[in-house]
Amino acid sequence: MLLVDFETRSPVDLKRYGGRVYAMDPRTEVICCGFRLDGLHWMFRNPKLYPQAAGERWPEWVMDALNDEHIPVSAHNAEGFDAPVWDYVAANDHDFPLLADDRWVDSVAICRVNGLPGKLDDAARAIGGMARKDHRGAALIRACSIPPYDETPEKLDAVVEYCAQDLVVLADLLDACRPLMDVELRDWRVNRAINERGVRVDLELAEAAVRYAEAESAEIAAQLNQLTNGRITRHTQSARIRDFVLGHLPDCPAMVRYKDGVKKYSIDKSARAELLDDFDLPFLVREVVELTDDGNRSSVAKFQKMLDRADPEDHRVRGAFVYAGAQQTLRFSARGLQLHNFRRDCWSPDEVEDLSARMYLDQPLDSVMDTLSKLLRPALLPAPGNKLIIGDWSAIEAMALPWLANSPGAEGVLDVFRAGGDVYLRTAEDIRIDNRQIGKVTVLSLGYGGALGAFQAMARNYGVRLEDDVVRAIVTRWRRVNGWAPDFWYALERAARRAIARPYEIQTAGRVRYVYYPQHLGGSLLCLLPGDTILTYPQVRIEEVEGRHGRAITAMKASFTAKADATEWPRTTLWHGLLAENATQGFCAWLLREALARLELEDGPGDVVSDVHDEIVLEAPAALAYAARDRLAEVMNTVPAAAEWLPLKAVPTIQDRYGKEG
DNA sequence: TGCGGCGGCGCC
DNA sequence: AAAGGGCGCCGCCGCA
Repeated sequence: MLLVDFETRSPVDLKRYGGRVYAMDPRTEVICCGFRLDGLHWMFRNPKLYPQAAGERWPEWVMDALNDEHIPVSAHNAEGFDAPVWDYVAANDHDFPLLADDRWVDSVAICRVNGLPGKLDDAARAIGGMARKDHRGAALIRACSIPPYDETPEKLDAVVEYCAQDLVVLADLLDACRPLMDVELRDWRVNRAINERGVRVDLELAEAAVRYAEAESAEIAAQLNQLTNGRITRHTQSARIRDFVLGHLPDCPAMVRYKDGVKKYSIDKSARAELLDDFDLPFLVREVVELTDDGNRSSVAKFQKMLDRADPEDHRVRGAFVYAGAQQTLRFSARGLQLHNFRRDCWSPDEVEDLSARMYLDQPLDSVMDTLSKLLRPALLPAPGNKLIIGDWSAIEAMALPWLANSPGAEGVLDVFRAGGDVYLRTAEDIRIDNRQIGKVTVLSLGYGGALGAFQAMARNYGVRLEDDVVRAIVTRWRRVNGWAPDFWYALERAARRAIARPYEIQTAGRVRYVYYPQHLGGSLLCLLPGDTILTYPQVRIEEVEGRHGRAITAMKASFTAKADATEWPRTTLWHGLLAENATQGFCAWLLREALARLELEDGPGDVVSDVHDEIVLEAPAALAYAARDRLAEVMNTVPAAAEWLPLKAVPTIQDRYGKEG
């Protein structure tokens, strides 16, 4: 692979606007670009900044590599940074040769499928000796890349050195990783195509929402300020609000939280709900808590993000999806505009037209922040003349878990799905509680080894309140009726332990397999799932863990960041519930990738514009909307060969805006 | 002023 | 048979 790394400068805020907007801005310039291949190294330097580089010829090995279509070109965050910089800046300003899109491979994707952190520094720290972070590097880049530019020759030479050093680090990192499998490269490209297409946002609505939110936020701040004599000046000051409430209600039980065995106080959503439920709550406290609650409902930042990230020409936000962003499951994650966590409860398209009309006329709104946050989803919409087609798989994880367990008891659950039954209702019957909502919370919270705590946490989100004793009884009954689930959890953990004890030998639990490679990334446990998915747990060990009986399996926790003075990367315990969950979500993520690949690579009406774990959104011209809907249904209801007998079900619908129905 | 830690939010 | 976990982003706050 030819490794590439750009250093650039621009007045555009890269973090805020993203690499694509950054690269397309005419003020963005290349400082230098490093190339590396098999130990050979060369640095392109912008002659405007490095006069001595004027007229310098490109080495033959670089030109040969660039002209050889069989040699992939890799950069760390190629998709989000180096590829757009190459296309929009370097090709124009410095005659860099045009590179076909399919030449790029992003080394971030390679890190992530290897279970490593995405950031270059972090990945290197995690697998290396945890050398301390070099803050001078970051400071140097800041000095030279953000106006006013430092242009001293010493600094510019230091940038070149820094760039070259990064390529050495990247080369070492890639040597330690396994490369992408063909199917992973395919899926990375599919995701890149979806990112390039983007999803359209209602910019006019977003602008109005930001305007209303700012006014409301200021109003809430003024009231808080007055009520508390200046002790609280914004609804976001959670520490000050917490202390204010504690001042009136010492040791308030609703606010008590335990973290790592340490008692703490919180003023989070559920604490506020419990406080407001108390009829005797002092009036002043009630006022403050209500104002905080109102303010926190907003998702103003997301509307601002839409304004920041959308292309002003076609109003589309691009580059929002991160391939294998979740290292432990290889699910997609999101960046910039967080499309994966928009509030579900939202207005219908008709209500949106009504509300937006009022907002454009500056008319007042009821419960402003709540109203605005319910406008978030519908702020995604198709281009004029198009429709959105939305499909989601119903209860896919509740189905995938028993399918992976592959036992007679688990088949019984799958038969409920096959018969078109409602697994939540069925579960409510099983635990002898006549309430579908409770059945749903049970299925969602207990499938991965969770018990009382997991149930109550989930119950809070669904407005279900039960006494602890009742929940304990539900847990016992559910586990007894669904004995296949505990059996599967413990089989997974036994298989993982066996695998670690016997390197290179594949161990099986249900449809899940584990194998341990002692030489790979400090000893890696691989989880092999149906359909060629490989989950990697690097630096796996069996060791004593605080607060736990016996020795447990532990591994690197890629999604955490090590503290500055840490001597080892943070770790996680691979207990049976986590193994079950990772396998299930990893398997479901594969089903999604297969569907996306079909939709993207096969001919047919409708283009993918968004996906959220169990949901796919297409955009299609109105005249083709029905055909696109049928196509989406066909793709989502056709099970890949490696998942035979899995009763997947989706009923896509046609919408004028993004919404909760799907 | 920039950072890192932490609390908080929301979804699957 | 104890234990929800998977994400990303925002804002505050203390520190350097």
